[in-house]
Amino acid sequence: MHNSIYLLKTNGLSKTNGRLAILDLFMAAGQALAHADIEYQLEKTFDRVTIYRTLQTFVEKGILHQIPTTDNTILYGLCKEACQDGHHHDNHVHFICIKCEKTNCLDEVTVPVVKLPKGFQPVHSAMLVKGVCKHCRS
Amino acid sequence: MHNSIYLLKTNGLSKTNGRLAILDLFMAAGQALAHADIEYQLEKTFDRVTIYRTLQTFVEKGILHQIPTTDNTILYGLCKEACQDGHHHDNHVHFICIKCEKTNCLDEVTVPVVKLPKGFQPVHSAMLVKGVCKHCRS
DNA sequence: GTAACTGCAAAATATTTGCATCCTT
DNA sequence: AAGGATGCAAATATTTTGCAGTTAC
Repeated sequence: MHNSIYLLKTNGLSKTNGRLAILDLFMAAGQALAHADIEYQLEKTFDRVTIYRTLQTFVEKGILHQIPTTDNTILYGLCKEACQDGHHHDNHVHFICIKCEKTNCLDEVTVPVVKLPKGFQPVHSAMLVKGVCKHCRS
Repeated sequence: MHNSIYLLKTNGLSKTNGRLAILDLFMAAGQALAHADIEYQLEKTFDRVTIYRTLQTFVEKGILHQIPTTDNTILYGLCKEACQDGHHHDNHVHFICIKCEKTNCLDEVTVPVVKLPKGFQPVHSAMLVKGVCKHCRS
């Protein structure tokens, strides 16, 4: 896994405290985070607007990918090395635990290809699985 | 397909103009709608708050199901007959057209079962496919 | 030094809640 | 008549935009 500074440099982004703090949060969390989570964890260290803009920049650069949700928030997950400039390789399954409420990227589980009705041409697929994660089964 | 009045009655909901109008919109649309779409199409006939409350009620009763998105809105799709009280049978694939921006329920395409890592116990799955729909291929 | 980034203020948007009134059964 | 549904007002929360000051390189 690349470190934060390397990630910023290779994406032509300047190294700022805000960006480093946000990247470090994601690396430490090991799970998907929403804007609100980040704002909460950074405790006013950075402006809310900066967080919005940073997340947007990271998505554009392919450092983060967006994970669909049904509760009008956007979740962000750290992309693996293969991602770059808009062309995301986030075709893995996302797992949402109904107990701890955490969302994890199951990097090793690829989204299966489904057969679509005649005329529908797929470009990208996403898959969400809800259930109980391995940490909550005890 | 059941009609609006029947749907309300079997779910123990009183028959009101607002609910009928919203249900009819969904039946006529044949695609997923967001709160904003509904508000726009009903042109101030009903209060925005009523629309919020109606959508929530319909989801609870299993008349509508929520479709995850990556743009902090919630899309709602009409459930098929099998749905009832919270226990949704919306395990079909959702298709989002990148040209016309419409989201359709592909009722005939079932979400495939994926093999999860040890310890993860699935309860429900959702799948989203982005691409070009059959109406936009000409 | 220059371009990029940030914070603040403010605007625009979206969502929730309480309450009085009206409608459905 | 009674309970549920609606509309309105207001409180909250969320997101976007502009601009001036600051920082990274």
